[in-house]
Amino acid sequence: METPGSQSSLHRANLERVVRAVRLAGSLTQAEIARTTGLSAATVSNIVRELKDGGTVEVTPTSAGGRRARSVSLSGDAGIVIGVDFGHTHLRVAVGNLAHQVLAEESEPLDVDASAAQGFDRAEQLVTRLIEATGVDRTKVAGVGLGVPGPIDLESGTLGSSAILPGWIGTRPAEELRGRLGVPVHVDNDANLGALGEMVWGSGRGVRDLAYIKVASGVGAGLVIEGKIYRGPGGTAGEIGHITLDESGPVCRCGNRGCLETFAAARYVLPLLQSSHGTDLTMEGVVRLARDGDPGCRRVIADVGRHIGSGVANLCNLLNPSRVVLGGDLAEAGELVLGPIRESVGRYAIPSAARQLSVLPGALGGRAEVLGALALALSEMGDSTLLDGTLSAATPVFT
Amino acid sequence: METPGSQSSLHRANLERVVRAVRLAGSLTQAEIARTTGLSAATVSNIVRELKDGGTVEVTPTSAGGRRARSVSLSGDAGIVIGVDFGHTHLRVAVGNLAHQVLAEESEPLDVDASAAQGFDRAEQLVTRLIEATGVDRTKVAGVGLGVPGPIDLESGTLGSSAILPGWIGTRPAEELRGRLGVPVHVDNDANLGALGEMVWGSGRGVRDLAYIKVASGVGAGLVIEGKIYRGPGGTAGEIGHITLDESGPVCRCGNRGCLETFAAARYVLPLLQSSHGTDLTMEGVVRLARDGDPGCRRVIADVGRHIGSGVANLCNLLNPSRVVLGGDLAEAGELVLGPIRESVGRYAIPSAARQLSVLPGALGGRAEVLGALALALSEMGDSTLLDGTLSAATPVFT
DNA sequence: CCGTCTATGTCCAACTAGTGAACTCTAAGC
DNA sequence: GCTTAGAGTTCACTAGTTGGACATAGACGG
Repeated sequence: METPGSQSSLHRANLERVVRAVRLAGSLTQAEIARTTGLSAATVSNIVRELKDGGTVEVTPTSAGGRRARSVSLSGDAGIVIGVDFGHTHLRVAVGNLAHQVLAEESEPLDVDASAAQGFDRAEQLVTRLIEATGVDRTKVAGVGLGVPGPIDLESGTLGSSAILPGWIGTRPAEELRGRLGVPVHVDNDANLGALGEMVWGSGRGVRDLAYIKVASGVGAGLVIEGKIYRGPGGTAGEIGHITLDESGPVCRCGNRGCLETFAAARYVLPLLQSSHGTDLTMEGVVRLARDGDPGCRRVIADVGRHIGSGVANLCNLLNPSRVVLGGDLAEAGELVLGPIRESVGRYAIPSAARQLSVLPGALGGRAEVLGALALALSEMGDSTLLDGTLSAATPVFT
Repeated sequence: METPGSQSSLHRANLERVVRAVRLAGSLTQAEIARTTGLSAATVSNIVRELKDGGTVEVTPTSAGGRRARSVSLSGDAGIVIGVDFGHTHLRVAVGNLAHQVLAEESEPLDVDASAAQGFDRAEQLVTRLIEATGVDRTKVAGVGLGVPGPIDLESGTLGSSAILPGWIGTRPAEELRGRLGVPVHVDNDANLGALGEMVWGSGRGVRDLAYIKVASGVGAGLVIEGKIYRGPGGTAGEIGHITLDESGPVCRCGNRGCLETFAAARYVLPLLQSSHGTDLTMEGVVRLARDGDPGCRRVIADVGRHIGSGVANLCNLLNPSRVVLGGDLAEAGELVLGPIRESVGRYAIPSAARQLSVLPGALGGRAEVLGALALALSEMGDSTLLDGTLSAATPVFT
C-alpha cells in the first residue's frame, strides 16, 4: 500500500475514476471519459492504455457510424464475480462480469432444515456448475458476494440468531465458503443486498437515499444512505421488523410485543388464514389468491400494508429517504399492498418527510438479493484489485 | 475550482490533511505531523511554510523543554467564525477562532413573540458587541453558523412550519442575517447543530454514529452518520418527535395522534403539573423540583424518559448508533431521566442493536447549539477557505 | 469525387508536487 | 566539551498531469 497523499495514490484514484465512469455508462469514448471525469484528454489516453494493457478494459476499434471514436468498455473476461444468496427456502447463484453483466443465474430449492454444511455443499456445487456453464476460466473468479437471511456480526463474521435457518447460528458463512471456493467472500444480510441490487439494477437507480423493505419470513430493511449501504457501527441497522407498533400486541420471537413483524411477517400472518384457507398456505399463495380476488387474502394483505406503512412512516420521520422499495414475496401483490402502505405513510409520517417520498415495488423480484451479492462482490473488490493487472496471478484460485 | 484529479487538487488535499491533523491535536511538531499524516518530512516542511505564509498557522519557535521541535498550531487570529442560536426563549451567540477556541459567548432572553425582524436586529447587535469585546478585527469574520428551532428547506433556505417562533415562518434566516452582517451565513436546525456541537466538543467526541435527542418545547433529533450530520435528501431527517407511539394517543400539533412529542415535549408535559404545581412552571423548574425530590415531578420525568426510550429504541433498531446524547432542558435531570430511557431502550430495542449503545447526557448543556453553529461555520468554510490565505482579502466584510 | 472541417486520439515538452538522502541545527546526556 | 539523536531544511530526482501541437478519418458542401 502506498502512502496516502503521494502522487501514485492520485494516479490510482484517477484510474478508479475512469473505471467507475466506464462502468456507470457501460461504454464511453475517451473524449467522453475526459469530459465526465474532468481529466484531460492526455491523461485519459495514458490511463486507457494502462488499463487496456492490464486487461481490465476493452477498446473496440471503431464504434457505430460516429466519427472515429474508439469506445472503451470494461472487458468482460478480465474477471468474474459470483453472487450467492441463501434464502429461507431457496439457494440462488449468479455469475457476472466486471461490466455488470449477468452471465448466468440459477436458483434451486433449499430445504429449510438443511444443515449449514449441506447448504454450503449445495452452494459450492451450484457455483461450480454455473461457472462451467458460462465457459469462463475458474481462475478468473475475483470475488464472491454472499447473502444470508439473518444478522451478521461484522467483526467476527458470525451469523447471529436466525430463526430462519436455525442450524446456521454461530457459523461463519464467509469463512466457510471461502474455504470451499478459495476466493475472497464478502457477506451481508439479505435486506442489505436486496437494497444494493435494487439500487444498482432495479427500482433504486439514480436515488442516493433509499430503504429497501423486505417482507418475507421476517421483515427487514436495507438502508442506502448517500449512495452507500449503511450497516451501523454494530452492523445491525435496518431492523425495522422489530419496531414496536403496539406495546400490548402479540408476542414476537424477539421477546417483545407488538413488533412490526408480528403484523407483517409471513410466520405471523399465514396462521390467520389457515382456518379458512388450509394449512399449507405460503405467502406467494396468499398473494396469488388476493390477485385473483379472494377477499380474505386481500384484507390480510391490506392490513399488512397498513402496518408496514406505520413502520415506514417512522423510518421516514427519522431518515427522510427519497424512495422506499418493497421487496420479498409480498411485493408481488403490487397495488394491493402498496396502496395501504402509501396511505399509512401519508397518515403517520410528517408531511414534509413524506412529500417527496415514492414507494415502489422492487423491479427485480426474488433476484434482488443475488444481484446485490454480485454488486457487493464488485464493490468489495474496491475497484482497485481489478486494476493492477495482477488479478489472475495474485489469487491462486481453484486449480 | 481546479479540476479534480489534478496534482493541485492533491496538494490541496494534503494541505487539508495537515490542517485537520493540527486541529485535532491542538498543536503538533512537524515531525509529528509527518507521522500522523503519512506525508514525508520534506512535504510537511513545504506545507507548513505555505500555511505559515498564508497566515493560517502559527509556529512557536521553540516549544517546551523538548529537543528543539517547533510546534505548529492553528493561528488564532487568521480568521474568526460566529455561531448564532435562536432558541425558543433565548438568543445565544459565540465567537470562535479557527483553532476551535471559543473567544466569547453570551446569551440573552428573546421574547417568544418577537418578530423575525426584531430577532435579527438583536442578533446583529449581540454579534457586534461580542466581536468588539474580543477585540478582533471585523474583517476577520469568515463565516457565520446559524441555528433555528425548526425545519429548514435546504433548497430554498426558508424556515418551515415552526410553532415555536410563529412569526418566523417563511423567512429565510440565512439571507436575512447575511444581509445584515455581510458574511456567508450557513443555517441548520437546532437539533442538527446540537449534534454537531456535542460531536466536536461534548459527549460525542470520538464517536462516528450518534443521535442527539433534544427535548425542549418539541422533540427533535440530530443524526450523525459516519461522522457527518445526516439531513436526508429533503432535509427533514431526525424528526423523532413525530414517531407514533400510540395510535389512539393525544392529538399532536402535527395533526397525528400519539406522537412522541405528545408524551415528552414541554408543551404537552407541563400542563400535567399545572393543577398541582401552578401554571407558570417551566421545564427547568420541573427538573429542579425533581432533583429536590418532588415526587410528582420525578414521576413525570420518569414517564417522559420511558416514552423517549421507546422512540430511541425505534431509532436504534433502524440506525444502530453507538451513542445517544440527550440534550435540552431535560438533560439536566440526569439519571432521573436517563435511567428510564435506558430501561425503555433495553426493553424495546432488539438486544444486538442496544448492546453497545451508550446513552449519555449532553456535556454542553444549553451551549451545544451555539457551539454546533460555530462548528457549522467552520466546516462550511470547507476547511479549505481557511487555507488559501486570501481569506481577509477575498471577503470584504463590514467596513 | 474532392477539398475542407471538425472532433478524436496521441505525443511531447513543460510544469507541479512529493520523496529520499544528505545536511544543518540544537538541546540533552555523559 | 564532546557526542548523539531527533528536528527541520535543502536539493536533486521522479511520478504524473497538462496544454498544445499533430496526425487521423469520417462528414459535409460543392
